Amino acid sequence: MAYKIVFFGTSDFSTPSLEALLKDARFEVVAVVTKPDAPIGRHQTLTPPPVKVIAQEHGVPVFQFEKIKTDETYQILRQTQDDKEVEAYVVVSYGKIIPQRILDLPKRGCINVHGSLLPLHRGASCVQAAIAEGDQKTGVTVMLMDAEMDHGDVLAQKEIEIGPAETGGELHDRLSQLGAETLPDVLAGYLDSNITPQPQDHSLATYCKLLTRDDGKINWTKSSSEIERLVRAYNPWPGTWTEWDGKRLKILKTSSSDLTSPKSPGEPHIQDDSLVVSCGDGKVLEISELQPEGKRIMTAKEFIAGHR
RNA sequence: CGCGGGGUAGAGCAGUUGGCAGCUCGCCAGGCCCAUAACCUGGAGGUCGUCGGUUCAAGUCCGACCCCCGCAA
Repeated sequence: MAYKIVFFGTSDFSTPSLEALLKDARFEVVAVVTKPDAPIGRHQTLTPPPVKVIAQEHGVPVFQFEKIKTDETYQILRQTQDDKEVEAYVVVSYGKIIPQRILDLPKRGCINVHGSLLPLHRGASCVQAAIAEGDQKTGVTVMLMDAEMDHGDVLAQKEIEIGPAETGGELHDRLSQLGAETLPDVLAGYLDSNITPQPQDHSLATYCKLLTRDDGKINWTKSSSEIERLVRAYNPWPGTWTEWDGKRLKILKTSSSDLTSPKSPGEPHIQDDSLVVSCGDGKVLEISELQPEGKRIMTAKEFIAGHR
């Protein structure tokens, strides 16, 4: 008899975990809860979350609640609980705070997959935070959810090394895969009562906030290594940028440079066939990939060819 | 009809009051050199996004449309 599961998730981080559960005979995903279709892109095309697409391909019922905290939402989920006797909720990058009375519905609680080694980097931008902070390693944590964000008892953790040139996007993809590989056995182990939840050491907790594009504006008074990490961490989301000539200049990739620059920090310029900026520590960062406002992404070489 | 930038050689860009289509990089050939992504000489490569209009003459002015991108969400 398969364990009945309701899956909460929305983003691309969620999809590998959902697929792992769907193809695992130990579980039966009886419903998927995801955010409503949202207008996306320049033309505001109404687009379903990727999780919804996968659920529909597998014929799993989908709920898309406008508001999760309403009585109506609660009643619908309680009805599902009464009908199906759901064992556990699995929450992976759902995108909304789930109120306690809903967390209390499933028989064995709610399991969350988080993209960091908790108690480090609690919050919404854990992948970016790990790179930006200069961590050597990160990983995924499978945990029981409680009232506080990313605060519950840990069921399992898996570590991976962060590559020296790895971007947030690359790490995001690796972690979502790692989460999907880890989740099924841990979930089964917990439901079979073979895993004992371990409390986190809350004194070591760090937090990261939800990022917006404005967070990607580079503060050039920081050190060159900090800025290099930020550029990597925030690629592709939310991206990093600076003002140049009154326009926005997105910075996709940087590398350290041996050059010295007479310009003050934050003034990009061409020097020795390189596009460089000096930083707060006096060192120089070479911009190797960029996107001027209104233009496509290009290499520094291409950019320089048209700007000498 | 949310605001804005753009489409010119393979890439990135310039192109003035309409008057021979240019620059940098790359590419090809040759030269120089112990050698080179360096340097020198030469060369190829264009339906100026599409369609229509104005004009003796349109990359340039007018109109419509297509496509790419930044902001916003």
